[in-house]
Amino acid sequence: MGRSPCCEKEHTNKGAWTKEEDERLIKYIKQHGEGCWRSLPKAAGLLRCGKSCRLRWINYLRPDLKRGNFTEEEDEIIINLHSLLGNKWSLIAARLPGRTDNEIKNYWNTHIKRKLLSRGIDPQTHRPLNSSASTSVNQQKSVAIRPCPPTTQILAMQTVRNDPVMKNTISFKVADSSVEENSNSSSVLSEELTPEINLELSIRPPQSHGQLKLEKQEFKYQIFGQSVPPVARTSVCLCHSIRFEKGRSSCKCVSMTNVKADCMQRFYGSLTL
DNA sequence: AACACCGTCAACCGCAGGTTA
DNA sequence: GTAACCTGCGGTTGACGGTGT
Repeated sequence: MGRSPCCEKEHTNKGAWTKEEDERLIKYIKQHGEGCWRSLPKAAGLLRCGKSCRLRWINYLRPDLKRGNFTEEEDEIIINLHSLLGNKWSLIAARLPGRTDNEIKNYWNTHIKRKLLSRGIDPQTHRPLNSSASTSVNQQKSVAIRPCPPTTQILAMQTVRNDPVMKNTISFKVADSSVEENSNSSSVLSEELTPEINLELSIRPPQSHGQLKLEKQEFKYQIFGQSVPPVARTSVCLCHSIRFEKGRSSCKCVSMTNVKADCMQRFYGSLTL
């Protein structure tokens, strides 16, 4: 039954990391790569639990971390994403290369909250502090997230091939068809939800594979740039894979090439505040 | 100089969902 | 099928440094 305990807590160090511990961890990960946090401390000769090692690496030692103050542009991205996602720091961090969820969370609590309050905006609801109902049309457009309408459908599905960063990413644009019927002009739902940021869901194969190959059995999924575990193509359930559905049974998608609009619908619907 | 207060942020804790024996 | 473990996430804590009195 089960497995052996991950670490003996009574024999592990706690608190601030020493320079020697950092060096050991860096050296080990450079040699063996990330992952297998359970066995890492022992293998690296560290008296820490795997969880502590992972946190230290991800939040502080990783070489691709950006140091220094947040820019004004990053501030605005964080505010916009927070208005959409709430306290989903890992998703927000995925949109800010070199920043960690912990860093953004701290920055939000120490700086941005105050910044929004000074603008007269409630940092939790992103609505004006003095009135919950009398927001202007423009303000509402930028912050209010509505339930996904039942008329939502995939407007376009596109594979990016030229952009070195987004290479081999499949992007979906989702639209509310009722808007088209009523106003005679198609409206992209992501733009309706938040005009300032790109709210596209993307799916792409692992970076190491040069080309998108539909015959490959496993694909990695990304939402806002964050990877989710690879799943077999034959059993793809988009909502399940991106963790919006608990079970595969509720999904109607049968393969990656047959992603159904209702899954996209649920994805957008799940963003409702 | 000494103390109190405040802001910052690294690190810990507990939980949820997924995985494995 | 089930229990126990693993991983990642968000909330919270506490050490530390800066500033005001």
